[in-house]
Amino acid sequence: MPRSQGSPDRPQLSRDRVLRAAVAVADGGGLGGLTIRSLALQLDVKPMSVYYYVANKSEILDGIVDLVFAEIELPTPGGEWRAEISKRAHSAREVLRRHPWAIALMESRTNPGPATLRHHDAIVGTFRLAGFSVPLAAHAYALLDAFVYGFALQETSLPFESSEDAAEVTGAMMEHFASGQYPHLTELATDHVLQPGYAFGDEFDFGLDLILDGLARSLPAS
Amino acid sequence: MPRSQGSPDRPQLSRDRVLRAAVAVADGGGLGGLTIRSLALQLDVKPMSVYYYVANKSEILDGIVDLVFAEIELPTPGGEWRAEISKRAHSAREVLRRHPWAIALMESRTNPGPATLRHHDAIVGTFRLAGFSVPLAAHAYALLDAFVYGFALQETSLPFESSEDAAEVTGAMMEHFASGQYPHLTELATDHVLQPGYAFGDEFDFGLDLILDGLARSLPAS
DNA sequence: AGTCTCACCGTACTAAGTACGGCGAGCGTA
DNA sequence: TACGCTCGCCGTACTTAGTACGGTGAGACT
Repeated sequence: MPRSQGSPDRPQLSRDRVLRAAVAVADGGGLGGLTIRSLALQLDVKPMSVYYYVANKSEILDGIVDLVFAEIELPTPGGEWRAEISKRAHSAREVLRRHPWAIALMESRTNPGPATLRHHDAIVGTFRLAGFSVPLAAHAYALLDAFVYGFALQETSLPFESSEDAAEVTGAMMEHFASGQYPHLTELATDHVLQPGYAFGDEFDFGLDLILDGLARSLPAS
Repeated sequence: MPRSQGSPDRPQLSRDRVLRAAVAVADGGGLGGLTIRSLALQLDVKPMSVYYYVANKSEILDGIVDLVFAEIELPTPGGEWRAEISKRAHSAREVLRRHPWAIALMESRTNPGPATLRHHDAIVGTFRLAGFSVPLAAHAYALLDAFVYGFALQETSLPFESSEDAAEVTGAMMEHFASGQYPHLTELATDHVLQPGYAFGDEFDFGLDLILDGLARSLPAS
């Protein structure tokens, strides 16, 4: 049998277990809640044990970003491009909603892992095989990802999801609105966002469709 | 004369001076370089003096986000909407390039200051006065800001700006490319991004125009 | 039996946020 | 002039977090 340390009924540590635990901690307590000590607690080991599998915290951050990318459904190059791109856009948005802390990380981390590279390759490939020229694929790719990440960014910075949640939160802002200094914002809030049935997430499809329409139009007629 | 403490030739501290110094420190050393101690050093006072003007570090972060928003040129509601929106989009991108750390902050901070609210009000107002319905203004606003923030996010996470810079950086990635695992990414890099004259920033206008075209089309004919 | 290595940990140093209580300078009042 | 108040700034010290450095016991190999 292998060396298999791992005290009573705790599986042996591994880089993978460390990273998965880090994702779990971040999901639960945000990036701020992810410390070496909280991570060790989650893994049921002592803090310094973590350093046997990763060099430092930065490596953990790089690692969990790549884990998140791996969760996003890839488009299939060669398939119907609109459907494929739309599928992965929705998947990306969903994943980023599950791991909101990941958005902020992508900003500072400039150390793409394999899943990240695979991801980008599939997207560019989907555009190219659909007849996009190289420059047009670059345009499309930049635009699409700007939208997806930007939307996710807005979504997590919004302190509410539905009109009911919104009602709660806007209480504090109401004094501002009442001052009459922000008439258009007030109108938007009271006549639209605070109406029953409003969900910010619904704005996603409007934007995505508009972008896909625009891209389709910029393709030379097939 | 006023109490005017402020030791030899150092102007008196103030909340405003604290926040402006914080922006300067963040510009120079990123968010990570902004500590109470580095801030105090910049202000030529001792760390605890800062706490006479702000309650805690979180308040500093909220404050500098609002300072950044204040730098963005506002659109003028009632003007030609395409020109106005385009102007502020370019201004926002430029400001976020000057203060890249601000993007990450907007994610975690949910405490809008006056400049932030004024900003949003002007944008919604510009759409409304141009004939956009309330729901359409909401769509347009969400889409546009997703694009602007998302683009800025990509731009700062890119470790290069021009094709020359790119050549430097991709050295480390070249081994990945050489493996043949990422053919489309390799094509994009070698045939386009690494060509002289390429600048990622140029993708901005393509995306912005596509979005504005789409929005114009969704407006009922005037 | 002796040695090696793996997996994990104890101790301790450093950086950073910040609670708490000074403390001098100048002003108000008498 | 004397007393005391408040303003603006600071010294000390506690806490949390990253992590360098050097163990240390358990099994494997010789």
